[in-house]
Amino acid sequence: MTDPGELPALSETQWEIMNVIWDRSQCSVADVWKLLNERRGVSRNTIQTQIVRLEEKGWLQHRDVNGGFLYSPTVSREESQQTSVQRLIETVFDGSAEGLVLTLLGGGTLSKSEAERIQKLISEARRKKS
Amino acid sequence: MTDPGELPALSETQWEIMNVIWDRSQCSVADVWKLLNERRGVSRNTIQTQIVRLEEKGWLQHRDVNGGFLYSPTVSREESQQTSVQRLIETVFDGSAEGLVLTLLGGGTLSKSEAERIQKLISEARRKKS
DNA sequence: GACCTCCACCTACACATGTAGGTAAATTGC
DNA sequence: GCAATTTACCTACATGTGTAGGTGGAGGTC
Repeated sequence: MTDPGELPALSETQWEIMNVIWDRSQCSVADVWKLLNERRGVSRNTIQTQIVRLEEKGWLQHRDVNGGFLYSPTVSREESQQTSVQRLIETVFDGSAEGLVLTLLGGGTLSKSEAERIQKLISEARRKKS
Repeated sequence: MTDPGELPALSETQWEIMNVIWDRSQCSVADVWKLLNERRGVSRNTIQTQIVRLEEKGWLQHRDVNGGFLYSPTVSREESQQTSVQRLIETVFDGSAEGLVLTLLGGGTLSKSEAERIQKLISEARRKKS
C-alpha cells in the first residue's frame, strides 16, 4: 500500500467511487456504475472516466479478468481517511486537532448518544496509550 | 451572516485567504498578499483574482475606503468550519462522526496531551447537554 | 508637470473535474 | 452465424482553480 499523502487529493465524487471499491475490495466499472447510478443517476462513461483518472493518479490499479478489468485500491481506506483528516486540520483549523473536536461538539453535528460513544472511545484510547 | 452550506466549497488556497481575512475582520488585497507572499511567495494578482472570485461566489463583500477596497467575510468562520467538517464526515466517513473521531485517535495525529485535553472538552460538552 | 507606485480590472493559460457521446472489439444469447 | 450487449478507449466540453501578465487611472513626490 502506497502512502496516500503522496497522491493528489480526492474530490467528493472520487471519494464516492473509492468508497464503493474499498467496500468490495475490487470492482469492475460496471459494478461501481450500477450502484452509483441507482444512488444518483449517472452515465456509465462518467464512472469509466473517473476510474481511469483515479488509476492515472495512482489510487487504483487493475488486472485483466476474462476480458474485463477489475480495479482495486492501491492505498488503504484508513490511511486515506487519516490523510484527509490531517489535511482538514491543517487548512481549516490551522493545525489544531482540538479546534476540530470543538467544532464537532459545538455545532449540532453530534447527537447526545454519539457524544457518549465518542467519549468512551477517547477514554479507551487514553488507557491504551498511557 | 449567510449559511455557508449554500456557498460553493472553498479550496485549500481559498481557505488560506479566508483565514487571513477572518483573522483581521477586514483586509485589502495588499494586506492578504503581503502575508501570503512572505509565507509562500505568490504574485499580488494571484491573490487579487482569488479574492474577486471569492466575492463572486458570495464568501466576501467589499466596501470602498479612500479609493481602495476593504474585503470582509459574509459568513462566520465557525459556521464555515462546521460545514466543512460535516461535509468531510459525509464524504469520507459515510456520515459517521464516530468514524472521524476514531481516525483522529487511531492515527498518530494526536499527541497524548491533545487526547487528554480533548477528553476534557468532551466531558464538559456532555455535562452541559444533559 | 513628469514620474513613480498602487490599485482595480481584463485577459490568459494550464490543469483538474464532472459530465457524457461515439467507436470498435469482444462476449453472450439464440 | 447473427444480433444484442458489454466493455475499454477516445474525444469533448463546461466549469473551477492556481497562477500571473498587462493596462489605465488616481494619488503622492520632487
